[in-house]
Amino acid sequence: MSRAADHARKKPRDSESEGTAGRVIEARPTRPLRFGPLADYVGYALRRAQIASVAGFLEAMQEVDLRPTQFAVLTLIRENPGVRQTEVCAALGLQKANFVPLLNELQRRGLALRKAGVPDRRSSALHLTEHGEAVLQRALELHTQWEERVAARLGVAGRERLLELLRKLT
Amino acid sequence: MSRAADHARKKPRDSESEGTAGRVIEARPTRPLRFGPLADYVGYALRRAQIASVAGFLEAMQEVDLRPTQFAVLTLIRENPGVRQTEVCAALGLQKANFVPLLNELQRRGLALRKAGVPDRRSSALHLTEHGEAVLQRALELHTQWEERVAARLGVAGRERLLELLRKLT
DNA sequence: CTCTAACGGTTATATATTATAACTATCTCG
DNA sequence: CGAGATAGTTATAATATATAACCGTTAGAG
Repeated sequence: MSRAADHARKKPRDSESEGTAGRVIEARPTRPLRFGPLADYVGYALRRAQIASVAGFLEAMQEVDLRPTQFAVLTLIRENPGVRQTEVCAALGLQKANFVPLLNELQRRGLALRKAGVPDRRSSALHLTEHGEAVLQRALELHTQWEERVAARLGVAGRERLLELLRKLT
Repeated sequence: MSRAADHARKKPRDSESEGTAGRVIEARPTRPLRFGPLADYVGYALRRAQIASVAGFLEAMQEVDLRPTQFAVLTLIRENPGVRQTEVCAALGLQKANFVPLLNELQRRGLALRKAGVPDRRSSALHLTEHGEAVLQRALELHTQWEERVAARLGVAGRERLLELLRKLT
C-alpha cells in the first residue's frame, strides 16, 4: 500500500531518518533546552514513560507479533472464555466499532474465534483457539521477562509502588 | 466536514452513545471480568493512567483550549526564546513534519510566531507573543491547580515518588 | 401475545496522531 | 566553487480513536 514509492521523483537525498532529528522517541536536543516547569509535571512524565513503555513492549513481543491491545484482548478472553465483545470493550475502554476489525485480525490469524451466542443469538461468545492459547502462553512469558527488566530498573518495591500510584490516577 | 449527516438513511434509533457501552473511557464492565495477569502489568497501568491523565488535562485546560502538546511547545518556547523548530521537536520527541501544522495553529491563534533566523536564514526563531505569554501564564496556573489535585490523591511524597519512577522508565 | 424500546454486533465514516519520503532554500566546508 | 548536509515544508501513509446509523434479536410493558 506504500504509495510513497510511486512518486519517487528524484533521488533519495534526505537521510535524516537516521540522522539527529529523525526517529527520536526520547528527548535528544541538539543543545540542552530548558524544560521549565514541564520537567516536574506528572502528565508529561506519564506521556514519556508510556511512549517508552509501548516501544519496549513491541520490542519484547516481536516474536509473537502482538500489539498491546491485541495482547490485552487475548488475555481477557483467556481469563473469561465465552465473553461477549461488548464486555471486552467495556473492560478495556475500547469502542465496540473499533473492536470489530481488531477481532477480525485475531480470528484471521487463527488466535481467537467467535462462537454463536447461546441463548442470545445476537451475541458472540469469544474463545481462544488452541493456537491462540499457545501464542498467548509464549507472549505471557516474553511479557514476564520484560516486566522483570522493568523491576530490575525500579526495584521490586519500586515497581509495586508504581503500580499502586498509577492505579490511584485511574 | 460531517459527512455523517449526509447519509442519514432512516431515523436515529440508536441512543447508545449515552448508554452503557458508549463513551466509556475507564473500565465499566457489565459484569466483573477477570483481568488475570493484566491487572499487575506496568504497561497496562501506564496506559490507563495516561488516558485518565489526558482527559483530566483537557478538562483542566478547557478555559485556555490547549492540548498537551501545544502546552508543552508553548512552555518550551517560553523557557528558550528564539529556539529553532528542530530543537523543540527533538526535545519533545515530535516529528518536524508534524510540527509545522501544530505551530501554524499556534501562530494563527496569535500565541507564538516565527521570526527570521539570524544569521541562519533557513531556521526560524520561535517566540511567544504577548498574548501567548498571557495565555500560557493562565494555562500554567490551571495546570498547577490540576497538579495539586493529583498531589491530593497521591500525597505530595507519592507524587514525587511517581515522577521519579516514571523518569526511570524513560 | 404483541409491539416497542433497547441491545449486540457491524459498517461506514470522521478525526487525531504519528510516521516517512521527498522537495526547496540555505548553509558549510574542502 | 561545488558537494553534501541542514531547516523547514509539503504530501502522503499508517494507526488510533470516535460517532452515527444500520440489522437482527431480545426482553418487557401492557
